[in-house]
Amino acid sequence: MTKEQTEGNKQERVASEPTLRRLPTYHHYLKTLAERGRDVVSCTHIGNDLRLDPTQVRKDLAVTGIRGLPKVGYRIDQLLACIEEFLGWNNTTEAFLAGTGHLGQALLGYEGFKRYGLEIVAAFDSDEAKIGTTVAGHKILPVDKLANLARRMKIRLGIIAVPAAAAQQVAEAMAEGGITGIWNFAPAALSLPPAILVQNENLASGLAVLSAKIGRLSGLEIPRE
Amino acid sequence: MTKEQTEGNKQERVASEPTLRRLPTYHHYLKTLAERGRDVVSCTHIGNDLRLDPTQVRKDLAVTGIRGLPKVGYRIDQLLACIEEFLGWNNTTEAFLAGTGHLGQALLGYEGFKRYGLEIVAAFDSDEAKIGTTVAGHKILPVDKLANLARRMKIRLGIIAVPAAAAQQVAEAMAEGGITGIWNFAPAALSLPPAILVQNENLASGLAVLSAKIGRLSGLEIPRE
DNA sequence: TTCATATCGAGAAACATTTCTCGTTATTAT
DNA sequence: ATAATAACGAGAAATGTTTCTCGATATGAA
Repeated sequence: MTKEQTEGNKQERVASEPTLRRLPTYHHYLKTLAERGRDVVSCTHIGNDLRLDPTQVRKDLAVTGIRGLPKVGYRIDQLLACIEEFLGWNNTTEAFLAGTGHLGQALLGYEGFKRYGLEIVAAFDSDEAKIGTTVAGHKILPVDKLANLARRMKIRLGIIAVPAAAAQQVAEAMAEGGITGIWNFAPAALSLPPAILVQNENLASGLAVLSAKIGRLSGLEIPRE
Repeated sequence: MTKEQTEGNKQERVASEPTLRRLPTYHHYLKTLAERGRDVVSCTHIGNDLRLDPTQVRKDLAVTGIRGLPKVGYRIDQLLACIEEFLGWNNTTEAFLAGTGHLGQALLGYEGFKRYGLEIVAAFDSDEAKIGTTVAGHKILPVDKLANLARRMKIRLGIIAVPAAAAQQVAEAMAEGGITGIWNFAPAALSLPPAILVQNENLASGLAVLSAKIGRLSGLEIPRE
């Protein structure tokens, strides 16, 4: 029997980064459809609503292992389950958060993460005044405890929401604590061993894309003279 | 005389989206180099620090119109100026912010935007309790005033930081107010006239990419049996 | 002064992603 | 029961992005 024949065939499919980025968007969109009582949906339909090419939607969804029905589309509940399974949203990952400024608090308070299989289990700060206080149900701990605690709790994911100047130091503490993936919101290039994965989340990037697009439309016509 | 010959030759160069996303990263990196007193830098050097291919760095920087010196590299001050010029960070864009929850407050309080040529000139909320209060020096206004005020102040850019359920409504108010570009932090697909540019900033996307990469490393090996 | 070297710039090649095309299949209407 | 249609799936083509290659040039050493 070949492995493709098994019922729950979880082949190790690989998704490109653009596809990966779109999957959560599909998921959220499908959730709203489901809430409105819809049962099935086609790629054409999704593409219309999300301003995407239907074929691209089909290719994106295919990586999750879903199978659709010709003339009908996909069953929304199945599709949601496949995306969640594929993105690993079923098994929770525990994470540490460093930095409890505005952004850190926004992340701490974001309910959505639970759905995405992410749980922030401890928050750290270097500000004496903040240590010991509670934010969104999390007691804030001193950042110099981070490495030790991460190792003891076997934490794998770290989130950096500190000012740029402090980011490198915090990243090193995380690496020391055995953390293997860092979600970095500080606008700073972290220098770390190559084994540690870094996902940089830079607000300025999105802004740059938008500004460029707006600029191109709203006549940056260069005078010919 | 051909237009290429002019001294300040600002040709309308186009940058791909990946390039646009990297430019702010280079900018920040170069700033820190400049602060440390460095004068020049090569693509090789940048690539090493930022984990990027040197050729890619060269191609990225080329779109800004910078010219380097063989064997030396680029003058950092020139390079910073070129990136700022190219991204339009010299002429300030005024923006409206809708939603003053944690994320909205983080955005309001983010000093960095000034450097990126973005100024949030007014913040809006629908919560009666918040209206009239002041956050980071901004008085919070009722969201039903948004459209009118945007039109009167000729605002072009809107930032949405409201819950997903309210996003569509706010987006429509922005459209009504003549806003042509929307930076959307709500995890919701906005349905708007095609003339309005929408840049979706979805936290879950970055998380999905990171989770997938971590998952691929940390043995999702499928048992052969 | 001449040579070796590091780096730029531009075009070519390789690779990745998106879009197109076509054959197949389930539903609905005749 | 049959035909028309909407939509899937898979492979091909087109497009976009990254990486490679090579000639030119500025610096520093012999």
